[in-house]
Amino acid sequence: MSRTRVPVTLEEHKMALSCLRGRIVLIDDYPEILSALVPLFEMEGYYCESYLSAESYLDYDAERPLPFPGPWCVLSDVKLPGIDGLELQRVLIEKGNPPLILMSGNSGALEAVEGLRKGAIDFLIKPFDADDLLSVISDAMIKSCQTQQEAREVSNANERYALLTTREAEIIDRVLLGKINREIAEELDIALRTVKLHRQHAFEKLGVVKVVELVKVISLVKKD
Amino acid sequence: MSRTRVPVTLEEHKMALSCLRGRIVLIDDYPEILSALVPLFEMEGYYCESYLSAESYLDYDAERPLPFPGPWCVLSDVKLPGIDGLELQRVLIEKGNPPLILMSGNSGALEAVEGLRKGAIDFLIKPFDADDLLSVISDAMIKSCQTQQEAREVSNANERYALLTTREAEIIDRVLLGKINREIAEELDIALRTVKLHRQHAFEKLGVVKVVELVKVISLVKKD
DNA sequence: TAAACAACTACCCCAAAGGGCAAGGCAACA
DNA sequence: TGTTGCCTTGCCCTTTGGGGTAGTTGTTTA
Repeated sequence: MSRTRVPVTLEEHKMALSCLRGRIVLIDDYPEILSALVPLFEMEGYYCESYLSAESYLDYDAERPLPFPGPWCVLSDVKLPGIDGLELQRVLIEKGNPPLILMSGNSGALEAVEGLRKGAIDFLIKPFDADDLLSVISDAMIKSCQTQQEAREVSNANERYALLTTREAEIIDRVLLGKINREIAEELDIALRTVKLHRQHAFEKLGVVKVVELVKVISLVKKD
Repeated sequence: MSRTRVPVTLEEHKMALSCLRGRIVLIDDYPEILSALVPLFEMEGYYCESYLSAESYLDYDAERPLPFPGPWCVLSDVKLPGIDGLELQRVLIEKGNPPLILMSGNSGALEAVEGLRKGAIDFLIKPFDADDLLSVISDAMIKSCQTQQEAREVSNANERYALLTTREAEIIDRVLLGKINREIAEELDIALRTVKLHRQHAFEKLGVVKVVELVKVISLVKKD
């Protein structure tokens, strides 16, 4: 094993650390809000991007090569010129559904209900407390981590499952129903040895050794 | 098997049918609301109780012998004299957390946010459409059925799990980690035969035959 | 004090799982 | 036409699971 030491600037190092803590996409059409919140978030160790409109964020996001790899969330005002917070929510749900925190100046109950019903983490009503905000952000980051972790596991399981041939899938489906090899052989009208072989291949492809592990992997596949 | 035919009145039969469709506990301090909604719900085949205050419902509920066995939900106004909708929500969460739908005349964004954050199914803003209301009610009943079904399964699994002796639980824990009997025997420094015996007893008590079934039962126990 | 229960063990049995080795049939593809 | 992948099988072997019978020890309870 060789460790290569890549030279980095202090700036790059700081940014890497911030990304580790989490990235906040902040959208508000009031410049004062941005200039008040960005330093707050950066002080807390987050990496924060700010936008004056949902469009400017979405445009920037569209031309980006890869999705952000660490925990992140979007904090957006509901009332925005052009695409508003609720429309933004619809777009975000399409593309990965990152944790979204909505905020609003005037108490718009209808917007709040719609936003929360569609899965927003929270709906903050201005003016709000900085500590409350940070606490909500923290929750969002935790949720983001969990979601990403789970997404990785699910896609891993799906990739492995996709490697199975039709016959192999047929056989492990029956294994999961608690059937024993002999029963499966009779059901499919094939030799016991054949069942064992498919089962063995399927286990190898799925990267499992025991039935318990099999159940866990397949439970990830069969639930999206 | 003998079927006994119990004589019932037409009224009782109708009520039984309504209970099957679902029970709605309606709370609003405006009598006009109650007299408008109760017939609507009954027309739809629900069994509907109405109250002018949260207290009167909670009092009535306290002296009742058994919780309602079928699907049900609570539909309550937020602004009530005495105990308001949000306080009622706190109480309900304590006692079984049935599906709760909140409604409000004035657009109180703060209440809406708090209610939804604490798990209310929906927050309706008056005036609302009858069809919307019925659709939400229907969702709530579905959720109630699912919750009750799951609660039954979980409590069943817990009862069975509670029957296990310490040793038996130790052994099935290790079985769930994918360990084989020989490994478990070495770990606990007991004879292989003893492991088999405990395993056998545990399987009998849990009502399972295969490892796959074991995983399902225990997943219900280990997640509350 | 006897009974019930939990935990433990040895000896012995059979069924099932797991897998190595060798090999045939069939379809797609280069 | 040869290669490759998938599905198939038989023979034979070891390990593991599951369990019957019979017995010991210690603790709790009626």
